[in-house]
Amino acid sequence: MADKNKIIVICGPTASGKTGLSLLLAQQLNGEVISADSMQIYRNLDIGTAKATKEEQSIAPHHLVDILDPDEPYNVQQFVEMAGQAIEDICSRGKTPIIAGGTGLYIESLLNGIKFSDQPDNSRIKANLQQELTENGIEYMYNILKEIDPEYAATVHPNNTVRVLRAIEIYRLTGNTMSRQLANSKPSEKPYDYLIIGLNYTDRQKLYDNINKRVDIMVDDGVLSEAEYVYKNKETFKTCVSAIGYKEFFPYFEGDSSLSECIDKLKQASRNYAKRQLTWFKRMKDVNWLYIDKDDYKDMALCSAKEFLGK
RNA sequence: GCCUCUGUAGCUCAGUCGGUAGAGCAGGGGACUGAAAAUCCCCGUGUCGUUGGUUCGAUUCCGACCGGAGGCA
Repeated sequence: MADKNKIIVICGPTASGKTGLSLLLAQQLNGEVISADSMQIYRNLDIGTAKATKEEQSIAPHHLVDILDPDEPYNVQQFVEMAGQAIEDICSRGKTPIIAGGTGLYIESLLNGIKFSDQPDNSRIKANLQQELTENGIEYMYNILKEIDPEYAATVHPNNTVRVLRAIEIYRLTGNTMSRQLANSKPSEKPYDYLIIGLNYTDRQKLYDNINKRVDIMVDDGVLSEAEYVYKNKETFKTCVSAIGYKEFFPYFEGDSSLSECIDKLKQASRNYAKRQLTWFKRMKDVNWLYIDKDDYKDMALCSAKEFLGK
């Protein structure tokens, strides 16, 4: 059996320096960057998604950035597939794949080699579920789930509309229950040999300060025009309307809030998001945490990466 | 100077017809398999502005004082 491909993963909350580190490692280790980010995939959304700039991207090839228009859907399945192909491609050219991003679900699914089977069109079923929900309420929907998949229902909170509906959707779409899918989708062996570097601050407040500062910079750089672009197309930009950095300005465009109120809201949302990301990555096993306000983290990262690659 | 309102959790405010108090937000922790930057769960003791008085008992009633807002001069 052939050796697994080696990949380096950089994860961490927003504004923790993932982009900078990915560039350094790519430069030093003959690597190419693969973005594990659900929003940087979109063209024309640059400032709000904190994408690496064109100059930064010229330092090393970047994958899964700017490959979709904002009105195109994107999901984990596509990510796992495309990232898998990119890894193959990069490795076949003798280079090192560096996965950098903050979307926990994407990274974990990739590392575990989760298999998402092809799924027929679900828009009709989704719409029906939505209607059933508004007519009967979430408790009713949860009871449906309890009947078709009591095992999974026990792990989902009845208030979590998204999960309850999705589990019913899967059943109606494929005839398979969610618990069955969970059991079948995970291969016995992980597909890659990986090193995970997690970036964080020892002092939470410093993270938050940095986030606040970065939002101010985004505003100076003109997020507002990107936000307006998303706002005007919110009906068709299904995935990226939910991006942090745009929807917070909608009340301003509606005339319901002042600009500074929206900016504060954006900072708040970004801080809350960072905390959720940390919860996710803290749970992941095998993360080598580096503290950017304490460690000489760049050298340490480079060092462990070299060791991992056997260089 | 006088009058009225107001001072309760980090913030915005409820509330206690007198038995020491609770929401939202913030903050902390957690979950996470197809829109995940989404969605959801758990966590609330704080000199109830200070100080006297009435009372078995005051954050609650009364007085004074100190902040804040407004009105009349």
